[in-house]
Formats: sequence, C-alpha cells, structure tokens
Amino acid sequence: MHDLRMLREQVDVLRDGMRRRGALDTLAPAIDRGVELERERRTLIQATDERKALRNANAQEVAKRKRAKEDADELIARGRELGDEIAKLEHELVAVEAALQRALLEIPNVPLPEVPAGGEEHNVIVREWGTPRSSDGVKPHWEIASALGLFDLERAGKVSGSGFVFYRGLGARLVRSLVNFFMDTHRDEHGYEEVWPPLLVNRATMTATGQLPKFEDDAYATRGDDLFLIPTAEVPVTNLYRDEIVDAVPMAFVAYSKCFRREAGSAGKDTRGILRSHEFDKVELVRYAAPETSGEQLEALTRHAETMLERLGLPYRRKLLAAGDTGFSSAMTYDLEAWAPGVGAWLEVSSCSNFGDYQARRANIRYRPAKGEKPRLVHTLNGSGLALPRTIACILEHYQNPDGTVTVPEVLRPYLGTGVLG
RNA sequence: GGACAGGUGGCCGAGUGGUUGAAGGCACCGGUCUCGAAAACCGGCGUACCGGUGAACCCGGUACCGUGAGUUCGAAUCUCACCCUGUCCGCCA
Repeated sequence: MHDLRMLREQVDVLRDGMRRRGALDTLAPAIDRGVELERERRTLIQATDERKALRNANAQEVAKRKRAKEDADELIARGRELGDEIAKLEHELVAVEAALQRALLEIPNVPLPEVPAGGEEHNVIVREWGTPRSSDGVKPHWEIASALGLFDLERAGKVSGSGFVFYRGLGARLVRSLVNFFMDTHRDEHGYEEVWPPLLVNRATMTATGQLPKFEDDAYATRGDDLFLIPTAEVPVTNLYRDEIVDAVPMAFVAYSKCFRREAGSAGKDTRGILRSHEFDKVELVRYAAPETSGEQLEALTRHAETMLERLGLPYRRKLLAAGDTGFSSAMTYDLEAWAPGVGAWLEVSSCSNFGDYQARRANIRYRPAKGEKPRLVHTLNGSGLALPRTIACILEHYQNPDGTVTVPEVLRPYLGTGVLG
C-alpha cells in the first residue's frame, strides 16, 4: 500500500510507475479519485478536529461551573449540538476514508528505476549458469516418476482430487531431503534464522501481506474459524513482526512450509505432472532491511537462491522482470528459471522480490535507525529458496540415464542415502 | 469445551466519569560531578494524523490506555460484544 502522501506530493512518480507497468490507462481513474478523496479527507479532518477542540474546551468549562455549583445547562446543550455535528462529520469521514482505502489498494507498487518498462516481452535475462541439456531422448518427469514409483498422481486424485500429489518411497524421501538440504544451507552458510511457521493464519495476517481482500478466492478458508491456509510462508513469516518496532535490521528468516493455492482460473495451464498443484512444498527466504540497503539485499537473497541450483548442478537463468510483469506489491523481481529438458522448458523455481516499504506499511513493521531516532518502515524482501515440485521435475529430467534410472546430485546423497533412483 | 483472573507508554506498574497523554519505577538520551567509570543529582524521554509557507527544528490542534460498538456535555474509568493471555478442570496428537 502506498503512503497517502504519495497522492499529495508525488502523483507524477505514481503515474510514471503505472505507465512503466503499462497500466496507466486502467489506473488513472483510481489515482485521480485518490487525489480527490485525499483532499476531502483533510478538509473533513480539519472540520472535525476544530469542533472536537471546542467540545473539549466546553466540557472543561462545564466541569469548572459544576465545581463552583453554578448552572451549566446552556453549555451542556451546546456540547450536545457539537456532539451531533461531530458525529455527522465523522460519518462522512469514515465513508471518505473507506473509499480512499479502496482506491489506494488498487494501485500497485512503483517499480524501481532499474526495472525495464513494458510487459513480459521486455523481461531481461541477466545471468545464465550451466549448460542446458539437449531434450533428445529425455522423458518428461511424470513418466520417469511413474516408472520409478516416486509419486502416485492417480491415487492422489482419489484421496484429494486433481492437482494433488502423493509422493511415495524414494520420491517422498527426495522431498524431505531437499527441504533439509535447503534449510541447512541457508541457515549454516547464509545466516538465516530457521523458523517453522503456522500454516493456518487469521484474516489480519492475510490482509497485511496483501492476499486479502482482493485475492480471497485464491485462498483456502476454513469453515467456522475465519482462518486461511497460507499460499506461501511469506505470509506468516513477514507477519512475525507485524505492528512492532524491531530491534535491528537486517533480519533474515528461512522457513519451510506447505503452500496452498486454489489456482482458480488457471485450469489447463501447466497441469501435467507436478508443475502446478493445490498443495506444494517450498522453502522461503524472508528479509527485513534498512531502506538504503534493500537493493543489495535483493542481490544477496537472489544469490542465496541461485546457490541452491548451482549446488544441485541444475542449469538456470536469472530473469529481471519488466515493470508490467512484476507482481502487484513488488518494486523489483528476479525470477529464477531452471531448465527441464524433458518438457523442454525453463521452469520458474524461484521468484525474488524487493517490496520496498509497500508491504511494511500495511503490516506496520518498523525499526529505529539509531537510539532516540524516530521509527521508520523497514523494507521487506522475499524469495523462494527453492520451490520443491519444479526443482524435483528438473532433477529427474536433467539427471535421467538411458536405462531409466536417475543419478542423484552429489549434495543430496547424504540426505537421501543413495546415489541413484531406480 | 467449562470456571475463574487479567489485558494501561520500550518494560514493570498506579489510576474516585471532569486540568490524566496518563503517578511512580526501570531502561534509554543529555548535563553536573569524576583522571575515567559507577553512584548521586538536574533535565529530557510515545505514536499517528491535521494545520501553522509541502524540508529539519519548533508551535497549535485531534486521536490513541486489547478491538469494536454504546451511554454522557465529558470515558483509561460505566454498559455490551468480540479478541488475546494466565491458572485450574475436561478432552486430546
């Protein structure tokens, strides 16, 4: 969410940001409405505060007269009048602020200057690592997995429905091994605090990170308790310090979690195998940073995610998303895509973003730059480090052997207890 | 799920419906003292919003004592609902 001051002092920055996202035409009305409502809001606040000041003075005077045993009926009547006026003005103010909030929530974050303008055709590959394996004679991961009994999509369908996976045997152990490998490395080598978050969160938490109210249909909700299944560990972990002033920045957290997504409206897209499911596993990196450092922190965080792919020996590329392809709350995003020769595609296994203070404002997370100084909003960042199903797909395809077996990447062998699947 | 108790500033902790943004203490910051430190003493010490020429400082105003409604000329203080925490009982991986 943007600061109200943006509407008053930096509308041109806002407009330029939306233009670079290619969304100025659709968002100009919301911006104009916001500017207008912000003005109305101030007028109303002035009018109410003025009357409240009068009311307070009046109430003091009543107290004084009562103590002196004098008559105060006239003042009491005056107070009643002021009260009515205040109630009326506040009623208007509530309506204006609600409308203002709605307008503000429609406006996405302003992309950083280094983000290219335009839609996804302007995304830039900024880094490449490894040599993509030729697709010749390479089977897609679902065929390999089925042949090796790593997961059972048919029975998952029976038990839960389409879009769910039942990992079995070494497949199940592979998931657990990857989680441990990622967590251990981020904790031991990259300095993240390991956390294990709740998967069910309340409405306030979902709202603070922006999943609600706009995307309520994308989340799984519980019946009777107003709790939601998290779509990513970003939600509980970013909310860890909601409404608090943290002692020191940067802070860094790594969390494994199940991620639950209804994927309403994405039927038929990437549905083969395990590329898109309603429930998947992911290790997530979350950082709170001082504003001046968030740029370099995004580089560091992205490198932490890339290191996982390098250790696994999976060829990948880093893509700087153009403004129009950058997520709603993000100011700058890198996608990491690993090569899957079996399906012949680059698969998004991580998305690393710098949100600036856009998330922190809504979640109200601040830090004190120095003792005695005023608190400032932190900058929040997060990225997958990594998402499991697609990483598994890439491993199965990249490392498959002519005899149908799959060689296990060196780093996973201590966790998995074997050097070969099959 | 049931029964009690309780939620006040960074922390602890007072608070009779009317100079209470809120006593007192701790922590913190500045100063005096000291070769230096400690102690002692003096002073300062919340957040947000509105306005005073859109910066800083400063000044005025408003709001905030778990959250939301209500009663009242006036609410931290009274009423209701909800949330959370603690203790005990029940249940349970």
